[in-house]
Amino acid sequence: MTSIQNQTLLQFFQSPPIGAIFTSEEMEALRPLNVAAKHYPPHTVISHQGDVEQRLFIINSGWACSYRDLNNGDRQIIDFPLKGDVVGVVASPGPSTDSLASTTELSIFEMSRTAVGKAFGRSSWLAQFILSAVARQSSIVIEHLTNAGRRNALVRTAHLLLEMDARLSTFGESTQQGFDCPLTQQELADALGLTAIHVNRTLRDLREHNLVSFRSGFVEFLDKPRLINMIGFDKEFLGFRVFSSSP
Amino acid sequence: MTSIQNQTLLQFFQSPPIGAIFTSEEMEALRPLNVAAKHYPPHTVISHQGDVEQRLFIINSGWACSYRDLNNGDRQIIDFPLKGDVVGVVASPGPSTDSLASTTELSIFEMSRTAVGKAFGRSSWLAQFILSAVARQSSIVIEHLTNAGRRNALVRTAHLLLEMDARLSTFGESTQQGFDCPLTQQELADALGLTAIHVNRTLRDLREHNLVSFRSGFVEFLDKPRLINMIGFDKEFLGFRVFSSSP
DNA sequence: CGCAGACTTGAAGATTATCAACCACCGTGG
DNA sequence: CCACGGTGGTTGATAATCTTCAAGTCTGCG
Repeated sequence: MTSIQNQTLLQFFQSPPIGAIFTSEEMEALRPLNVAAKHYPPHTVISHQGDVEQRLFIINSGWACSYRDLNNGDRQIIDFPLKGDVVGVVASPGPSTDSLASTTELSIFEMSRTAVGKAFGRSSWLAQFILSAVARQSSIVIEHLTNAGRRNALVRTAHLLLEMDARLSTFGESTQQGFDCPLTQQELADALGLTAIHVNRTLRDLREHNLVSFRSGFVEFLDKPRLINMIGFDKEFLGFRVFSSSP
Repeated sequence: MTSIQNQTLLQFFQSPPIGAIFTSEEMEALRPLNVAAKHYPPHTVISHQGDVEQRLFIINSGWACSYRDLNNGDRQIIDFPLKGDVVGVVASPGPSTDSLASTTELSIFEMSRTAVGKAFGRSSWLAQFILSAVARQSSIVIEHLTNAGRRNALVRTAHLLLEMDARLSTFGESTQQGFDCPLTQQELADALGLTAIHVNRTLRDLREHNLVSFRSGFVEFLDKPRLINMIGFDKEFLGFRVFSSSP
């Protein structure tokens, strides 16, 4: 997509809208972690549950997918990490409990956990930065849990679409009308805890009520204010993004 | 319960089985965060969603409950934090998105986020320790999401009971037969994304199948190996606890 | 004793899953 | 160029799961 930009982590953190908010001291703290972006084709497994090797990922561009496979063949998609998202922080030594795969063509930065740990020693700002990022991801997962546990199919689906919209808009990847969405109905289903068939019917409902339309890879909001109001969407849980506000 | 022990955070981290695994250097890193335990009666709100003041909590004893209120009156319980669990790390400045309440009589350590941030500067070990703890909590929430999204009522309920058992056993709060559980069926329901009524029927099923029995505040495992095998429980997601293994 | 909160049960209804087709699109190879 | 296969999307009929409503029981405690 964006071809020759952001080949390294430092370049990524210098590019707008991120760059403007970091001091030169903070940029310096990031230097020891600097690494080149790695590219993956669509639908490639990057880190598999059970792996003991510990890596930290930051998405450069594209859509990723973190998920957990169940032993009956089902799977639960935890999140679709997007540009700027931090993934793969794992508790203590031990195998990671979920997998990471690319959904689209994906460009990401990969760091070893030990390198990150060492960098903490040189900059407590960095430690707080990472912690903050992890806490935000956690907040997103909590929202997904709330979705699966206490909202019906219609509200749940609309909620996820609005969430992706809000997250994409940070980097201008969503316009007034909507956004490009590379997900299949099956992937949506695995994220929402529904059947692909039921997702299909639910999307039709949303379309027929003139709220959102998801067809041929594009999510189009037909009446966003009404949709937001109707399902009670509050993007508070996404936080005031580190990337989009002062300290 | 345990009356005069662990009055301060440092005492908590020195007591077994935690104490044995920390070096004196690490204990020193914790010193600036030292604080006295605060006590709350059952069913008291400690931190409310929307609060801007940022605190970090570590459970000393008792059962807590972190949850999210929805605008239709429903609520989703995120987790029941137990002894040693770290709660309340919030992404970036901004109102917290979930609430914390006591379930039983509760004793906890409360630290301001800024104090923790400052302590990061003095010890990168502490930063990694907190990060590790947060990642573990995140892993637990991911398991709850998997539960709500892709498992039926029976498996889901059994899964939660086995999880609480595994977590309690770290501190010897669960025996071979089972553990004391202060939760109501409504609380279980709000955690599992079910109705209290359905939880009731599900518990009866589990009892009648001679798997687990939850009556009058005690969870009794009638055939734990069979239960674990039947629902495919794997406690991997709880990680090799920082408290219970060497680095 | 009587009340309040939690637990229990039955019957009926809503939501979501399953099964079984069928369609539409797209890249491939003959 | 067109037949072919594969993937993803769509629809209908039926079944399972879970919720709702309504009513009762049990228990601890003032």
